Amino acid sequence: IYTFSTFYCIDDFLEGLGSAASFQLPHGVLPDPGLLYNKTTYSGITAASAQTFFPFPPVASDYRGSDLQVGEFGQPKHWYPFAAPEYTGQVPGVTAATQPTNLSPPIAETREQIKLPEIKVEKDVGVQYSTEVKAQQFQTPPTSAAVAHGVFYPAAWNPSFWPGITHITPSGGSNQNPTTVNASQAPTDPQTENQVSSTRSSGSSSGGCSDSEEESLSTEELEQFAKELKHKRITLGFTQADVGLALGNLYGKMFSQTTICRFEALQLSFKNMCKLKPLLQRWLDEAETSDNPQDMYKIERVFVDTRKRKRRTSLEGAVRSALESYFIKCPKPNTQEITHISDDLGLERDVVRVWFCNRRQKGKRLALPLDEECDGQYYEQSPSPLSMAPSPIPSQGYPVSSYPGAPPPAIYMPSLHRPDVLKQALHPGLVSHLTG
DNA sequence: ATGCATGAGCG
DNA sequence: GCTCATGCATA
Repeated sequence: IYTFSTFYCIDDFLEGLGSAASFQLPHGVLPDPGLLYNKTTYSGITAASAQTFFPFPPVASDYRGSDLQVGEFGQPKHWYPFAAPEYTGQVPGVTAATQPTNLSPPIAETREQIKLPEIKVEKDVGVQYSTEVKAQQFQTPPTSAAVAHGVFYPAAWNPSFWPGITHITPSGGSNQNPTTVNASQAPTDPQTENQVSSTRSSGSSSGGCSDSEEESLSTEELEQFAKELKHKRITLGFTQADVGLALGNLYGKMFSQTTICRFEALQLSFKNMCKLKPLLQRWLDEAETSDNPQDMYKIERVFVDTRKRKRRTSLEGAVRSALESYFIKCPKPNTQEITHISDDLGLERDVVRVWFCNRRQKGKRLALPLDEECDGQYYEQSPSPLSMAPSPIPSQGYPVSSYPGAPPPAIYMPSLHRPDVLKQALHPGLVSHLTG
């Protein structure tokens, strides 16, 4: 099922090339939980069409150009220094150095309506990128004290994506008042502390969040901002990848399309959201006020990391279902249990282990659509699947509201966590009937 | 948009 | 070996 690639590229745009076969069967017995979650939806643009690629010459390792305080974003990450001129591999979809069409995102005429940016080319460029190096100047971010401007949000936004968020006004259609975005008016609940700890240095300015206005963000604020960001980004004609790269240019730490995507979709942990918000806020301010927003995209960089990376394992549907079943019964299998599962499913132990890690992580940040009979709380370490006693574990989740009538903390686990089911957690038979 | 993977930090 | 932040690779 899996193979190992020789190298991997670090950039988003060096993608889609592997073309090594990976098979994905339809989902089996149990639906992928992801399908159950509410997803943010907006119409009109497809993920693929929104991808953009730029000719980015390599960037120097001291990419951070200003003394701008961005919390821990200051330190160069070890994977950046690789300015490998050679990347191995396939570069089909990679964008050419000469991005033919609209390298500079079009500024939309109006902000009232999302104007689909001219679709940027992604795959039709057969050109190889060139490692042309351009002396790039970093723009020092103006200490913009911007405030959110009135915006209009797509109606399809679905707030219930967030655990514990129950108070949010269904953003659909109604006009929330975006003008108050930055004011943390709603003291909201004493957010499940420690989650925000690192980000908010109560009052002081030198926190991880730097100067910005973030200190204690409410979930509404984050949600609101995420919407605003997405809307404006699209309106301005930028892709998620653009934003991620721009952050690197402007503030020294770049992010992937994935991260921006997750931010917009509120799929990051609360703490993580709080951490990224100031940066994105600045970018947004910058993008909106700049006369030449494109300037933020004279980006550079094409690194290639020469380290090897295990090729992504593609689990087939039946196997996934089986794992899901195991997970339901025992979200946190111990070593022995992992071994058992891996044997049973014929997977590498590490694959299984990582799968569970990811599954748990996913579960923590995503929520079930609603209080889907969430009798079970969160899982906790179980010495044995039999002793698994569900109990809430605050962690990556969002602050749980405590107002009266608030639904239980969101969980994602399907309803099957009854102890009696656990007994067969490690029964090979279980899978056999799943896998046929 | 999301599944699997990596790596820092931690206990 | 876990959590958490993050991202490559791919659906």
